[in-house]
Parts: sequence; C-alpha cells; structure tokens
Amino acid sequence: MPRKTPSREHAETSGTKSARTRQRILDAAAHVLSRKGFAGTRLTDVAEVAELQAPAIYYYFPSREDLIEEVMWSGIAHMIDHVQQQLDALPDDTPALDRIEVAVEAHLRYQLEISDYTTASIRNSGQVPENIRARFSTEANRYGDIWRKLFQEAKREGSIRPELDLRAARMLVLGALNWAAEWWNPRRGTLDQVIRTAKSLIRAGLSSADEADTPEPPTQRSRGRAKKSAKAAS
Amino acid sequence: MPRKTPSREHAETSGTKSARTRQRILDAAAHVLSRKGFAGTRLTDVAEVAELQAPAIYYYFPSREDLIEEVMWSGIAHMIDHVQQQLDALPDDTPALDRIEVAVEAHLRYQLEISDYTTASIRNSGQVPENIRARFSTEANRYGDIWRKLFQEAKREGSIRPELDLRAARMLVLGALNWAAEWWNPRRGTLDQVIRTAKSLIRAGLSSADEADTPEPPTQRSRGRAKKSAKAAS
DNA sequence: CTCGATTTCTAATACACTTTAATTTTCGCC
DNA sequence: GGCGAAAATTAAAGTGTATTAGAAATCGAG
Repeated sequence: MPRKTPSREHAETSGTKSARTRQRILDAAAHVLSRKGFAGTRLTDVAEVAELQAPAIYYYFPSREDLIEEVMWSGIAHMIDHVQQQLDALPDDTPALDRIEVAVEAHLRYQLEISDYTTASIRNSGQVPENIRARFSTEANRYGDIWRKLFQEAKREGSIRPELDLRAARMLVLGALNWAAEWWNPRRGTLDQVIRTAKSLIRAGLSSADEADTPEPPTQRSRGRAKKSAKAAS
Repeated sequence: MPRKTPSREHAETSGTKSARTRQRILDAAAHVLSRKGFAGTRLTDVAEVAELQAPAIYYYFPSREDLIEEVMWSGIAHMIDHVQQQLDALPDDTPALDRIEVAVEAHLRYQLEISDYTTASIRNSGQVPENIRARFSTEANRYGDIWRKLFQEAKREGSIRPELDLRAARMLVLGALNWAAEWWNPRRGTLDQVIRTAKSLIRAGLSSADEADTPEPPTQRSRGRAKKSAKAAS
C-alpha cells in the first residue's frame, strides 16, 4: 500500500481560488476517508492535509457529514462516467466479453491510478450511516446496472458458461477488482501487468469458448477499437 | 447484507461463566468492528450487544485497543486453522487446482457462515493503527503464504496458464473471496451456489487445461475427503 | 491606497466516549 | 444462610473533536 502521498488529485488546477480550495478540501477528505474509514475521518486531519484550519471547512461545507457524503457520492459517480465513456466508445457489434474486458480495465485504471474518491467510496460503503447513503446508493445501483447488463448480454450471446450463477459471478469479478486497491503497489508490479492478468483471468473464468489462451487479442489494445478515448477521461 | 443479527457466534457454550462472558464480549466486538470499522467501534455499542455495561469490559480486557487487537488477530488465526485443516485432509497427490478449490470453499464457508471475526479482520486490516497490527500482520502473512504456496505448486505442475502474473492472479482471487462478505445475502442465493460458482470461475480462470466444464467433480464434496472435520475448527 | 466582501483564523462551547474509582450485586461454598 | 471473592454497576474524571462565535487577514476593485 502506497503511503503518505497526500494525493495531488485534480485540485490546484481550474476555476476560482475559492473553487480550488473547496476542491482541495474534498481531495483531502477523500484521502483521509479512504485510509481511516468513516468514523476515523477527523476534520482536523482533513484540514491538515488540505493545509488550513478545521473551522475553515465550514465555510465550504455545512457539516462533516455533508463533506463525506459528497466524497462518497462522487467516488462512484466519477467511476460511472469513466467506465461508461469507455464502453460507449466501442463499436455496437463488440462482443460482450470484449466489453467486459474494457470495463475491467476502466475500473482498475480509475480506481488505482486516478482516484482516492473511488477507494473511499468502496471501502466505506458499508460503514457510513443511513443518512449519508441516499445519493450514494443511487449511484452504486447505477453502477451495478452497468455490470449487470454486461453480464446479461454475455449470457444471451452464449459467451458465459451456463453453470455459472450470473449474480455470483458478477459479484466475484467486481470483488476481485474492488479489492485491488488493498494490495496493489506500483513498486511491486505495473498496473498494466495487473490489468492484463485480470482480463485474462476473468475472460477465461467466464468464457464458454475454449479460447482460454491468446483468444485473438482483445487482451490488450487489440484492433484499436476503444483505447484511443482512454486519455479523455482523466 | 444481513442486518441486526447480533451473532450467536460460539459464545454461551463452554467453560466457566467468566470465560463465557469474556467470549460474549469478544463476539460482540467482532460484530461491531466488522460493521462500524475500527474508529467507529465504541465500547458502549460492544457492551450493548454483549448485554452488559461498558466498564464491565475492563474486567476482562485492559483497554479498548487490546480488545480489538484480539478480535483482529483471531479473525485470521481461526481462518488459517480452518483452511489449513481442510488442506491437510487431502491426499498427498491431490492436484494443485483441486487444492485451490478446497481452499476457496474453506475460505468462503468460514468467512460467510461462521465468523464475524474474519470479516472484522478483513475489513479493518487497513484501518487499525500500527500498535495493533503486530500480531495481526504476522498471521496475515502466514495466511498469504498458504495461498502463495498453492499457486506456486499449481504453476510448477503447469496447471496455471503461463501468461498470468502469479502474484496478481493470487490477489485477484483472494479479493473475489474477501469481497464476498460485502454482498452475499443468504436470502438472495445459497452459499453452496456461490461456492460452486467461485470454484468454477477460479478453476477456469487459472487453468491451462481445456477442462473448463465438469472437470471431474472436485467441485463439491467429492470423494468424502475433508468436510467431516469442518465443525472442529469452531 | 482603501473599502468591503471573502476567506481564514483563534477562542470558546458542547458533547460523546474511554477509562478510573467506588459501590453494589451475584454466587459458590463453608 | 451468611461470608468473601468475583463480577457487574453507577458515578465521575478527563480527553478529544465537531461546531459556533467573533475577530483578523486577505484580496480584488475603485
């Protein structure tokens, strides 16, 4: 686990100074929340990371819970945007398993490379109290729908082995991805390596065809189909 | 997620009354810790679940942190016992992929069916402060070793596709398992169904052979090998 | 350079939670 | 059936943290 990198995230870049400070606070909150959990997220710590005094936070957010609520929400919301964008860039006739691979890559990249927010959302989805959940749950369900649809299509196409329980398989796959933030460390292997392994593992795990090895490489940046739009999302 | 089931766990059964109360407190702590996170685990809540007053906890544990430390530690320690026991019951010539399937089943069963402790450990491994980590980390590494060895053997046997990064594959698999506690709900599908899907998904995902479907069923409680000793671990 | 709004800070309040102290209850045993 | 240790309770201390109040600093525009 990468330590002590107060995450530049995307703050410091655009908008008025006020907007940038607000963003700095959000980034700091995402950073702390992802590491300390809901109850462990103290405004003093957030303030320290954001380089200001705790009460200043109240100029931008009505309460600690509102701040956290916004982090939780945007964690998934941005993930959805990112993944959906990658999927939309695919040709309509893209096979379902290829789509799933694209979603796998998009999910891992966003979670590991880009966002403390998503890690914060994922790790705390079970810990935040009811009153924070509302907006977050809505988005979480939307994200679930994306994956549900991907798997259903694959099933309909006959690309998924029939003995697999579709819901269980989907959740196991998502679990493998979500958990990656707990162990991935850039110093112990490149992100690309992880992505390649995940795609291969998942495709082979789901696939009914006997194409386990080198299937016709949608494994990586195959026939230039999506991929180009990847940078647009950051 | 199963709500409001203060977990009978194994308390109330054996030993002196004092030992049973101590166990009740531990069980309660595991329950709260798994749901509220390290910082969110208040002694008042633990006490409520254990049906006594908060200060009574100090008769059995020197401090809140000591209590939590013990929960964290035993979460993995018991998991190790359970999984190792299942593996030891296998004949020496059991193929590596079959061993992995047994470990998958043991892990899922223990985590989902038996223990709040393991869920507590898993969910909080990144949240507890340094001073609690020591004993816990040692066990966590031991558990990692078990899986590392399983995967290495499979690799040596040539049962795992060579293009898979071994560490990444192992962690992705463990992630899929660990995450199961976040979504599995007995009312939305049986545990057996989840286990069957996980085994199938993982075997097909890793395997270099083209035996994806019905391999020769180590899929379930095949040749009556382990299984009987399952209850002994609790 | 100065005025007024915006932004941030310091000081103080209020409350929740761990932990200690002192007291009471429980319960096996003579 | 009442004595003494064990177990649990109530009351109180002390600390940390969200939040509020009020004052200072910053900063853009005239």
